[in-house]
Amino acid sequence: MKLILLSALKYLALQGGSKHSVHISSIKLAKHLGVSQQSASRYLIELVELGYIERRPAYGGQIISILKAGIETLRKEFAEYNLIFGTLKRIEMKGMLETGLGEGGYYISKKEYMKQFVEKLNWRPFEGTFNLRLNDEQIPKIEAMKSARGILIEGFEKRGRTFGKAWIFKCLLENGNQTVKDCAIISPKRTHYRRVVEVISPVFLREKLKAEDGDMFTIKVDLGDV
Amino acid sequence: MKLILLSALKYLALQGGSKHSVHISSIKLAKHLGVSQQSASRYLIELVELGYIERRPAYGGQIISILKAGIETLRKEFAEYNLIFGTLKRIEMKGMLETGLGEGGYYISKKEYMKQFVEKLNWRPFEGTFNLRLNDEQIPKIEAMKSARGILIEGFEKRGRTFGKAWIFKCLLENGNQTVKDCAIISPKRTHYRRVVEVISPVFLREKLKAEDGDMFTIKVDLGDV
DNA sequence: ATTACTAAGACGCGAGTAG
DNA sequence: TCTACTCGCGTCTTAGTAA
Repeated sequence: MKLILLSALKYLALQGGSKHSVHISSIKLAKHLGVSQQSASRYLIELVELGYIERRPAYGGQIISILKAGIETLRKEFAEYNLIFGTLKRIEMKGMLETGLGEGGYYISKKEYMKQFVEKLNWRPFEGTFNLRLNDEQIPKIEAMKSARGILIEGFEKRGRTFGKAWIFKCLLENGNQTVKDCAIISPKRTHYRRVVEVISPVFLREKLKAEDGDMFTIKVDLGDV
Repeated sequence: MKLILLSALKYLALQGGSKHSVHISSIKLAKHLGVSQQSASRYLIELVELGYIERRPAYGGQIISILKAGIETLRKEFAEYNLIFGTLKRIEMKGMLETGLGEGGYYISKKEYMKQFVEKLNWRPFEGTFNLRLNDEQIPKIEAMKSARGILIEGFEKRGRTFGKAWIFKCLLENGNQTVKDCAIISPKRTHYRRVVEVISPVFLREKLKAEDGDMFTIKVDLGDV
């Protein structure tokens, strides 16, 4: 879809077109978009062809309604801006199970961290992480998650060594027919995204889900009320 | 600003560019936007020239940060989608005072309506409306307000005549140095926008604000938590 | 007033390529 | 590899105009 068509559609929606039909002329639309009347007219024709709007002639213009497909297009755009500005409460990501030795495993092996997990999650993590590799299209979601307030796991010092802090995010894990409720993503650092998220849970997920490397899973992250 | 530049900027933001610098190559950007590497390279140059991003070369690409102006551009876009999808809690509109005989005046002259105003607003409206004419750019805001949950004023029947329902929206009225807290917009119908909003208040606003036709005022509408 | 067709023209795109 | 220049080509735009 051409970008200018999205702009035209957005203008129609701003005039109230997403709720009721609006009376608009191609000249008015043209003026708003900064193009000629002829172009605006063409855009409306193209939007009809795409099934995004419906219209009928009217005195001094035309009556336009935005159709379902048009609303969905706008909503998709809106969802992206919500990711950018961190206004989402729930994020869904798809990833592929892989065997990995992420930093997450390091956390659950230290009792100072483990104590905090039990306190803050109300369950004791199984000693092993369930690692999901996300593809590049999920990066915006990872970014949105990382910039949200997770649960802070404090760092500590021991024998002169510093152990850094981490954040955890409560989530659900799904693979079509099964759902595991008590899960959490553990994320060592605020910055630097990685394409792998590490999931912890009170149970041995690989066994419970009969999962193998390469299987796809959906994680639904609860970001609270930001 | 060209639309494709906004798309490029949005992509950078989705990669986390609104929070920290991101490592991106023109090829990666090109692939995402569905254009050639040359075009993507040109977009980045143009975004720098516009003061929207800042960048420095890096191995295998470049490190890009989105600047304040870039964030503001994205935020403006986001605000428009918020208007479309009715996710705003507060709407600010500017309008010019005019003498008018809107339908609002009709409402405050009927005791059946007046009774409801007193009950639902906790104050008794002055018998007269303060009419502000908004320009066309404010239409999206009026639309957003009308689709929000206002306070319902029930209609009634009397001597065989039907008196329709209306909605009121609590608001503030401002003109630079003065603010009136207890105000409300009265809107006779759900559909059909009008460019004039009618404000009611317990006091005689024209007198209190020493206002004359043509003066500009800002109304801040509280839409509750939708 | 409008909408929208045709034709000519502008402007942006990508191929080729250098650094 | 990467970025980014020049230039020929094509697409989308606008002017003119009919309905």
